Amino acid sequence: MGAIPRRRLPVMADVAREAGVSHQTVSRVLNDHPNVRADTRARVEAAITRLGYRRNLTARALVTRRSRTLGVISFDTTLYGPASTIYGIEQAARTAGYFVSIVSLKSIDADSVRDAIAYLTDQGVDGIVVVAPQHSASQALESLPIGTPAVAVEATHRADIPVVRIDQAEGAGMATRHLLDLGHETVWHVSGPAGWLETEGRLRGWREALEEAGRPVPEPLTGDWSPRAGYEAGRRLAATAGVTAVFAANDQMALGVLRALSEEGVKVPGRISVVGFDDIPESAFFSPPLTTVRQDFDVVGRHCIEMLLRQLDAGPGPYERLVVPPGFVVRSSTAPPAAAAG
Amino acid sequence: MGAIPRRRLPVMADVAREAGVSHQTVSRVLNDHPNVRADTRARVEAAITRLGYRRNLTARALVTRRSRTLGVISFDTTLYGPASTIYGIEQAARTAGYFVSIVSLKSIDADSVRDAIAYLTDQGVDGIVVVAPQHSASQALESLPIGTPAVAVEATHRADIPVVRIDQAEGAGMATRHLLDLGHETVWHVSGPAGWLETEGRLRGWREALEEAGRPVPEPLTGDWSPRAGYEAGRRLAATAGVTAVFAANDQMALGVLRALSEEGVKVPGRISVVGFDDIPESAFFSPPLTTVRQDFDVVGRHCIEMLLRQLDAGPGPYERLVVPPGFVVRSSTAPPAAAAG
DNA sequence: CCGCAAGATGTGGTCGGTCATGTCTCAAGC
DNA sequence: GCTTGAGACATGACCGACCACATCTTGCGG
Repeated sequence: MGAIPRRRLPVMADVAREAGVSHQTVSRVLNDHPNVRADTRARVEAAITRLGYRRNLTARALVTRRSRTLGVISFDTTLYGPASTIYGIEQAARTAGYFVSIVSLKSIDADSVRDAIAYLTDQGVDGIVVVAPQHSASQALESLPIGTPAVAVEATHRADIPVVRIDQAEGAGMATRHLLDLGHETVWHVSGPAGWLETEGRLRGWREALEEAGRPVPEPLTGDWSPRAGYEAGRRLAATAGVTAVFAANDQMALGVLRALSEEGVKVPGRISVVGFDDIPESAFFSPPLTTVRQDFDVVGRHCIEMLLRQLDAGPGPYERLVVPPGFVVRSSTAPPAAAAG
Repeated sequence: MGAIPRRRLPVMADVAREAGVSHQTVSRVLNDHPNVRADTRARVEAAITRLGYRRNLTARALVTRRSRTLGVISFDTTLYGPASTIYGIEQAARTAGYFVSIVSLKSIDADSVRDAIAYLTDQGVDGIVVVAPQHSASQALESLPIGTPAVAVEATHRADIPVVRIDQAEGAGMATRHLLDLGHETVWHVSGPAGWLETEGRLRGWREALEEAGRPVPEPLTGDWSPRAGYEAGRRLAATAGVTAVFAANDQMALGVLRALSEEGVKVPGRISVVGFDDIPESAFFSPPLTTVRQDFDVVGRHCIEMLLRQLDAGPGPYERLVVPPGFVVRSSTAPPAAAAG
């Protein structure tokens, strides 16, 4: 009643009987041990296909204490960045023969991350990738039992957990310098929300680029990554005198800025130049096509798995910190400032 | 050597010893069986927290033959639609106490889907959700062992697998009728790639709406969901005489169309009205903000899990086919045709 | 032709839970 | 007062793999 009626699947003992050997020999064939005679191996393999046998990974996991499953913790997987990172992680993991169990967090508090970690370790994952670039998440990594193989994307307070991150400050620097090089006096910034490491990295890169060039640093406008936030920032920028260049902390907010400027009749890049961050697939088709910083999320995902697997079969290694350089894509949303600008 | 050095975690026997009871009593407390005296229960619980015991889900899965893990197969999880659906699935599953193991397919062929199914069943998932709205994927479901609890998003050829889908034809009909109601003589269509069920549903809804109104049905332009494809279609539409209304099969392609029209100096919605499909977060901030069909991916995800869990604890029920109605969002990319239009 | 090592295979224990069943206690029912 | 039965707990088998070790073959040198 209620149970699934599928008849019992064949187990190793069935294969052994069918092939006229012991279950141990079947196991040896499965794990291709060298010490099995060729004809015995063939007989076992024949029995396996005849019975349609598949080994029970649960039983295997119980005794080997390896589940061949990796846990991934992420925040808002509907955003392009996290989704792409996870995609990269999943592909790399599967190629390496690992399963991926994903937890998407709704809220960013440390409790949620702690719960997610507990949830995944209960399930018996061999290692964990945490993609949650907020301070709170980074702090919550403290609760990860020492010795648990893990990799963090962006950052962590833990000295024993390797990190893969994109050089946010460098990306922001590229964006800012690009605008300064075009001749703009300074660059305004629409930042991400507080508490995000990416927000801080981009703020820092932007600020330092301005300071290095000896330019005034305007008060940044704070957004929340959404196009709406960019839109509101855009309206305020349009109403602010002297603004000729804007660096938005992501492409979605840049889109909102473009929209607001367009509504206000401000020409881009004629009167104001705009740069984004992420290079989402849409940004090449914005009006105008967006100049932006490119992040290679795929590479990040692959490196995560690589570092995690290395920990798994070599034990905890030296603390690694891999920094992936960003790229820069020049399109049509940036130009020298209009000579006649007021 | 190489093994993780974390010392042995406490097991049920340890708890039993600590609490002075048998392991069976510990098990009873864990599964809150009624027949345990209150003070015994308290003693066991105290021992559990004192030792920091967590039950080993692998061992549990081995004997119960339930892993409390659901498998999800999807294609291109970096797209907004699949990503959102998976997000909904993951949330609903976790709420129900299930883990989610995800496989993102690179290519859509039947072999990949077959492999993914084998991969997941090997892992011992309790059920599978297949989000792969292509004919080939739908066909590959044939290879799913009969009796395996499963749910398909969009469609399947199998009569024993329930389906959750969004009413694509209805959405396309809404878009088309909206444009006709505004006074357009007919509506052009930029479709998705061949082989996708969504492409076909949207084509059908568009065509039927036109035929019902007795309007001419122009040759549809075929895209691949990308903004670039929309852009190319947009250029051709701009060069075609008599085009006043375009229905793009998704928002990204609509963005490309808008971009192309803008480059050609064609006013939207002044000379050509444009409607999209999906309602991605960006579309409200396109230039102009896009009128589009809204899909509630969250709802789809939740229903999937609900139906899957029902199968799990009630056995295969009657074949279900849940159709989620689309919504329609009117923004600024549509207007009546210009009276003076040639 | 024997001995011995390496190769091929079998036996039983183990992982950490759950399930079926057994034993014991104690109060209700006749 | 003894049966009856249910509650409270313990015991041992079992899920299906892997692992250590035992045992049986085989091949080859002496």
